[in-house]
Amino acid sequence: MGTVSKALELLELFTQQRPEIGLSDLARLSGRNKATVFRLVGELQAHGFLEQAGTTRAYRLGPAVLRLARLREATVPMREAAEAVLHDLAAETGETAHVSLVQGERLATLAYAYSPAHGTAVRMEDAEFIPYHATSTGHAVLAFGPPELAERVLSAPLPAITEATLTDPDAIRTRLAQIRATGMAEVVGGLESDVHSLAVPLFDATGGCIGALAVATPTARMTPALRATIAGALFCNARRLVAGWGGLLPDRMQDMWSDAV
Amino acid sequence: MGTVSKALELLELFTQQRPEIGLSDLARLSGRNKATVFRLVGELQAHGFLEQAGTTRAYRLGPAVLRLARLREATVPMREAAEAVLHDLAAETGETAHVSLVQGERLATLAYAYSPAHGTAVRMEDAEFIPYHATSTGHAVLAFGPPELAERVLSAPLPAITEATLTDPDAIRTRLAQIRATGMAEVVGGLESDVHSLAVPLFDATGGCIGALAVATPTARMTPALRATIAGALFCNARRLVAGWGGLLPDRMQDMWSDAV
DNA sequence: CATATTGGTTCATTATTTGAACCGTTGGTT
DNA sequence: AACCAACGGTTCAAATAATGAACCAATATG
Repeated sequence: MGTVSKALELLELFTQQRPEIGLSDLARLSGRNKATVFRLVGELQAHGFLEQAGTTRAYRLGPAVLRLARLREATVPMREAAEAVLHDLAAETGETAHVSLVQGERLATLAYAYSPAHGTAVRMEDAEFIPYHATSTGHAVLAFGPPELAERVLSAPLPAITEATLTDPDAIRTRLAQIRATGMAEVVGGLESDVHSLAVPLFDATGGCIGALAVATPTARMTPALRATIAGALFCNARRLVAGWGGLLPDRMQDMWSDAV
Repeated sequence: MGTVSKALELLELFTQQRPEIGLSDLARLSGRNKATVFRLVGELQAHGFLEQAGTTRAYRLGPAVLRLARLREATVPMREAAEAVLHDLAAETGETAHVSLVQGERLATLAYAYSPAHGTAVRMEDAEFIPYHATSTGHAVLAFGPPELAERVLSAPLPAITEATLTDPDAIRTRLAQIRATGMAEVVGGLESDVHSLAVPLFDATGGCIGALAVATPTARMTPALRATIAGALFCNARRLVAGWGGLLPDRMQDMWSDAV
């Protein structure tokens, strides 16, 4: 593995629950030598990607990421477009909607929207990575992304996050085949036991799958009628979003998504 | 120089004017071997920091930076706080206000705000780096930041961006001494020939200078009265911003900023 | 149609990264 | 107050990864 990847992996250790990490923890979490980590964080810090939090000596993300994000969004306003679509999707379905994108080998949430329709809603964790095998989003991406990705993911250990999590690679492969046929993924309680989620794949300008659009519902609220509403809204809004991004919807999706109920 | 720095430097080559860069250009711009750059961008791409733009093979910033930026802003909402203060500062002065932060050896704009008071205003380039020697922001940081930083910057070549740019290190050193005495930096036409800018330093929780708050005015509009208004507004809002960030205003600043006109 | 440039690849040479051991400090416990 | 463990940070020989000139094939360009 290249040195750059090791440094970038350090950045991925920071989460909302763990926004500041000391040197030793950083070494433990990354499984690397303290001296190595020290040198890496030194370089990251020198470029503003990390900084030493105010008074303590722990590290946290630095302002450089803000600059890059603004630049990215100024030139490729994917997030902005996604937010508009998500707002509508949440309104149409009365449930929580979100978009997640493939980032290297991982899957990260780009944006989400809540609906004011109910007192309860599925809550999203901001800026977290999502496991491929336990979510409808992940299944949609595995089904329509490059087969190598699916194979790599399914050949790695698949932890059981809830009792309902699918952990058998072959069971998931069967599911993926179904998803390829229907154009939509569905997972009930795979990541959170009381969440029912539906997802459809999203595509870039080359027709490659780059992420998924999803709606998450409390299981208790799911009915056949709501499911049909969500499916229709997903198909419609995925079309909009892909078009808004300048993406190319593969022909097969055109067909599958046309007979929306 | 470490490999990580080389990779991070590649990210710094992307600007609003040049949002997509091909492999060969990337090699030329960074002054590195094409094979080296190829490997570096490969790693950056694998983690979502770069992506190959839609249909061409050129590279652009990837979605990973969005995730990190959200995380940073969720845990350290410096930008949000800065925007609130900038809004007021622009309103009070009728001019363009901005905050820039030190990022490693460079200085980058965090946020800015325009005033609707006039038909003309100094326009800010989004997410650009700022030269230390040609701006009031830069002078403020050099004056109150670590002396080593000032020495490193002043010992490097200082390009004349306009005719008014100070390029003599000793002339700038003299200026810095004045700024340390008055608590405010002033540069007329150093970066853009018709821009007059005033800046005050900003401090973190350890009392270290981490950036500057500035107001930029078209030279034609500057008067002694406006200058006094801006100075007062800068002192007041810098206090607010430093406090909002949980920073520690050094005693000497307390004194200098108290006799605001 | 010839030519130049592009993104990408190879591999022996070279320079950087690595990790165990080691500081001096800090913070908590007895 | 004495102790101890854990902290951030540093050192240096050994191990490993980075490097760059040359080389493809595939597009552009004149």
